[in-house]
Formats: sequence, C-alpha cells, structure tokens
Amino acid sequence: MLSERRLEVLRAIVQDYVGTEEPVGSKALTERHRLGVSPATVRNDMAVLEDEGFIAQPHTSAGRIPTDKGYRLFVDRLAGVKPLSSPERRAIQNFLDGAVDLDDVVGRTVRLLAQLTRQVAVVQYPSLTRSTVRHVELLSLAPARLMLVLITDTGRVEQRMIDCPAPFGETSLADLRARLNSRVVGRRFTDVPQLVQDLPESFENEDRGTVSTVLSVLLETLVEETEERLMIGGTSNLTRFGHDFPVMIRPVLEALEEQVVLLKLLGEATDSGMTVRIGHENAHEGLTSTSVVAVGYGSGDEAVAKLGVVGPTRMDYPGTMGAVRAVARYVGQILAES
Amino acid sequence: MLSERRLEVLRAIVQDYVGTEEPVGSKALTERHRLGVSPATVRNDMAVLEDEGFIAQPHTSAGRIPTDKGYRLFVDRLAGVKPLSSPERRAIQNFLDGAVDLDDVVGRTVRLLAQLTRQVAVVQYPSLTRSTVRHVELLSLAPARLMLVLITDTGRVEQRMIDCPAPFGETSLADLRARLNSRVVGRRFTDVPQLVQDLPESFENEDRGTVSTVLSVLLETLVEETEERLMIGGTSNLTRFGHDFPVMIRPVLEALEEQVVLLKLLGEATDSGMTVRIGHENAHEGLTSTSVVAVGYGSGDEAVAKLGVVGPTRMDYPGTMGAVRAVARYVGQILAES
DNA sequence: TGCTGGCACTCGAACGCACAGAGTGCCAGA
DNA sequence: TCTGGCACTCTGTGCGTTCGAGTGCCAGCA
Repeated sequence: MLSERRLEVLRAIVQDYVGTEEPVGSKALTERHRLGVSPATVRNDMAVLEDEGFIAQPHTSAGRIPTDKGYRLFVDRLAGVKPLSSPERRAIQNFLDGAVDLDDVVGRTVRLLAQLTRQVAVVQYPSLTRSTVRHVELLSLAPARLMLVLITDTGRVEQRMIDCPAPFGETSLADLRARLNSRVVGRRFTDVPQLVQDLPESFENEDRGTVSTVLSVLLETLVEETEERLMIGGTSNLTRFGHDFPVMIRPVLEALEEQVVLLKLLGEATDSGMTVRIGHENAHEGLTSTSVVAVGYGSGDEAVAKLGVVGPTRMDYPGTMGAVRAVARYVGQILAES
Repeated sequence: MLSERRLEVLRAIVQDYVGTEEPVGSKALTERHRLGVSPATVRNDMAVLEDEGFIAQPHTSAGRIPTDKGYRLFVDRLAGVKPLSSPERRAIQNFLDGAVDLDDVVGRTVRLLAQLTRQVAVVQYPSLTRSTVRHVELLSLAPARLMLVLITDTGRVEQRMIDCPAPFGETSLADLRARLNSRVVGRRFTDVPQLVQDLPESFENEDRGTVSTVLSVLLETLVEETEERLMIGGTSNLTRFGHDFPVMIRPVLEALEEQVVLLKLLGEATDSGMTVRIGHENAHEGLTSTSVVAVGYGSGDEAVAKLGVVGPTRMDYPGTMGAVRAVARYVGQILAES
C-alpha cells in the first residue's frame, strides 16, 4: 500500500518534527536525510501521505506535521524501542538502589522517569489486588477499641480503627490474631474473604460480634485500598510543551490532578507489553494533544502496577519507550529483592 | 508620613489591579472609587507613592502597579482578613467532615483550599515532632526479623523492618512490647530517647543486642519522619497567572516539586498567626513573583503543622487570608475530634 | 512508469508606518 | 492644597508591503 520510500519519508518527517518542533518541508527533508531522491519526488510522496491521513499541513504552504495516525504508524512499524546507554542504566540502578521503603521507591521512580524522559511521570503504587498478606496485626487501644494493621508483601501498611460492640479480652484478641494470621498470611487479597468466612463461628457468643466487626473492617480495607494510589512528578516539563502553551497545558494539569483520570489512563494499558496512546486515542478530552506511554511492572512475572509518562504527541517515542521500559524493569527488580 | 488619602489611593490601586490585572491610571481610579478628588490630585499622590516605592510604572505613560512594598503596606495596614460567608463555612465543614483517615483529611484540605482560593494549595502533614506516641507494635515476621509499627496520636502510622542480630523469642518479644508501650505511650516523640535509654539493661544478655537494635530503629524512625511530608494541589490554577505566563510558571512548578523548598517556605511562617510573604520576601528565587500565605494549624492550642497557598503577588489578599484561616481552623477541629 | 527540474502561486511571518488612546508631568490659577 | 488644562510620551493596533518557504503541477527524461 505505501511504498518503502514513502514510509521512509514519514519516518523522516516524524524525526525532524520531533526535533525542531516546526513543520517540515520537502527541501529540508532531502537535505537532512539521504533519501536519494529530489524534493519534487518527496513532494509527491507527501501528497500521498497527506491523502492517506498520515500527515497534515497547519496551513497551505507550510511544511507538514504528522497526524495522530502518522505517529501511530511510526510507533507500530517504523520505530523500535531505543535501549538506554549503559551509563544511563547504571545511573538508574544506583539511584533506585538507595531507596529505603516503598514510598521512597515510588518517589525515586517518579523523579527518575521525569528526568529521563523530560516529561510528566506517573507511577502507580503496587496494587493490592494482586498482593498477598504478609501479616495482620490487632492492637487493643482501649477496652472496646482496636486497631487493625495490615501489612502486604509489597511493604505497604494500612491501618484502621475499630470500635467494638463489646469489650474484647486480651486472650480473645491473641486468639483471633493467631487464627487470622494462620489463615491469611501468604494468601492473595482476593482469596481472603472466603478464608475467614467461618471464623466468627468458632468464637464464644459474646465475642462473635466483635470478630465479625473486625472481619468486615478487614474486608473493607482490602476493597477500599484496591482503589489505587499514584504519584506524579515532572510537571514542570509541561512548560516545554510548545508555543500555544497556556491553552494546551491547562487541561493537562487538570487531568493530572484527577487521580481517577490517571488511573483510567494507566488502566487502559494492556497488562503485558508497553502501551502507547497517541493524541485522540486517549479517552479524556483534556489529553487529546498528549500521548501516554505506559507499561506494567512487578516483582515477578506478573505486573502488580503500572507506570508511564504523559507528554506532547510530538515526543521522542523510541527514547521514551526505552526509558519507560528500563525503569519498569529495574523497579520490578527492586521490589522482588525487598 | 503618608496622608490618609494617599493610603486610600494605594488601597484603590491594589484593589483595581488585583481585579483587572492591568496597570491602573489616575482617571480610571477616580471613576471607580469615590475619592472625592480629581484625577490631577490623584496623579500627584501617585507620584509621591512612586517616589516612596509603593507603586511603579511598567513603562512611561502606562498606569501604575503596586510593588512588593506596596502590597506589604496594603496587607499590614490597609486590609483586614475577609471572613468567609456562612454558606462557604458550611461547605468547608461538610466537606472535611467526610474524611475517613489522615490521608483523606489532608487530601480534602488541599482540594478545598485550592478551590476556595483558586490558587496552589500546600498542606503539611501533622508534624511528628509535636506528636505523641499512641502505640508501638512489634511483630515477628521470621525468627530473626521483626517489624516495628509506630502509631501516632494524629493517626499516622510508620513501619520499619528490623533484622535482628540473634533470634528473638516470642516471650521476649511480648515483654519488650509491653515495656516499650508502658514507657512511651502518650509521651512526646522528643521525650522518647531518654525514656527508653536504659531498657536494654533489663534484658538477658542474649537479647540485649536485639533490644538495642529495635530501639535504635525506633529512634531513627522518630528522627527521620520528623522530616515532614506535604501534599499540594491546584496547580492548574497556575494557568491564571498572567500573560507572561510560560516564563513565570516554570520556576514555580519546579519549586513546587521540591519538597525541601516548600517545607522551608512554610517553615518560615511564624508559629502563631498568619504569615504573608510577598514576592521578593520569599527566599527562593523561583518564587520571587509569587506570594505565600501560610498559617499553622493543630488539634489544640498548639500548631502541629502548617498549610497555605502560593499564588501571584497580585492576589486577593483579604479573601485568601480569610480562606486560609478558616480552613486551618476547621482542620484543627477535625484533628481534635479524631 | 516513475523521477526530476522548472515555474507559478499561496500564504504566513516580519517589517515599517501612521494613528488613536491612555496616561503622565507640569504649570498656572482658584 | 487642589484643580483644570495642555503638551508629551508611550504602547497597541491596523494596514500595506515585502520576503521566503513551501506547495502543486507540468513537461521532459530514463
């Protein structure tokens, strides 16, 4: 359908436009890329590419810029993922190795990604849905007041206050704590409900109410915290967006403040492999002139969460994809170690 | 030194400029404010105000705009704090009352403040320095691996892994847990070190190493976490900054990403009462064209942390101060209740 | 059939220029 | 001490011109 050379022309247009931020013309193209043909020929090719919707002219008699469809083709067929240089890799590893806890890992990852790609970075906290329970702790704060602490294998800790229907003795508490742990430690969150279902029955009548309360709070925590958290960074990179800046940046900043939007954005990314959403492919209308590059990461084979960057559609896709992939890989390693 | 009327002129200039974002001239002033004098008189007053450094002209034959010094005088002597309307107050209370945990309180506060002031909001998490210990929990994850969980009276939870020099029995663990809690619960963080100082001595030789390790991790956590956390929001309000937008917004976004900078910013605010830093009064050079309005908040009389907003020097000071004060007050109440 | 050089055409960006409008400073008079 | 008047100084805007990059098309050539 499109000859080899025309694809080459498209690739050249994308590369030049990403570099210069200005519409690129036929003459400039032949000068910068050894295409082996004259500007006139390139012009013909450009006309075809425009007919097919891969490139467009901002106004008559200006150069061409790639359309979303053009970038899509570029990403799918014309560009690979650019691997990072080994100094870069070392830098990533060193930087991430210094992290002391989960917050720190996520925080460092965000900064790293923002710096590497010079774009806005978004990192999702390891999801609880796929996590397993490392420990459940129950503390007695007052006669009829307990605190539930849930510790996950990814190092996350959640706590909840519980007001009991009746005072709950220390022995009962120790009993519940022991039984609870023996059942759920090492198990997945999603499995917990059925594992604890029959627990109240094995307690004395007077304690049953409290045990039920504790369990319902526990289950609630599991559900509630599946609603995932994010960290973002590098928003100052938005200033490199372009000239028509204020009008572009506004909706992006707004979208970035809405966790829901971001979660959906990352959520759309498929589990395996890298996802690139270009311009209007993004559902959210504030982000129609941005692209999102996202990938899952995890401690083992399975992705426990996602991370990615948000930038102008005119971005260096190979480089960005390379950075995102590399960072995801290293973060996975770090998580696996801890 | 400055006559009553000249102060009145300054006030009018500030108000008009804040409203219109455009330099204000003598004629427009006399039309919008019943000053009772002619434009010519106002012009003379303006000349004096300019000599004194309270206002300036962007270029010859344009209107005047207030200088930082002018805003300072306005805030100190010409403007009060504008109380919120009672619907606004109710809205604040309703919104904050819905919070379920500390993160939620802080998150809601940030959003509220950003929305109310239409500026960038910064809220510091309740500081641990002034907090007291509600509970210390020790869990055994593996024979020689413990987890320390620290719960504060403001509802914050911190956890740390501890690798013990030697296996530590369940009875010793229970013993240490009990003694630790009996000593530090209800006490201030700053008092903890001396309270636990002699604790290792009361243990068997073989356990002493582990106890010391646990204590050092505990103390480390106290110190480390005194390094405070923040939440910011409303960055999209930066787009309302002005025309010379890109050049202004860049350093602000950068500064906002540096927790250290923000902490210093809030830290500069005096403990009691509201602090307003105008333009160059801010040490950080990226923020020389912004003003910071900050105030401490706390559950009792004492401030445990600070919150505030960052906006253009050209801001509605009375309104902003009113909103900041009101929000701080309600957050304090919420914290006191929980 | 596909590539090339040539040529006329288009349109936006940049420049110069004139002009209106807003604002000032200063001065003389009440 | 205030006021009205007046000359002056800017900036912003609109308009016409020019310049140049870039295009589309066509005829010719391999």
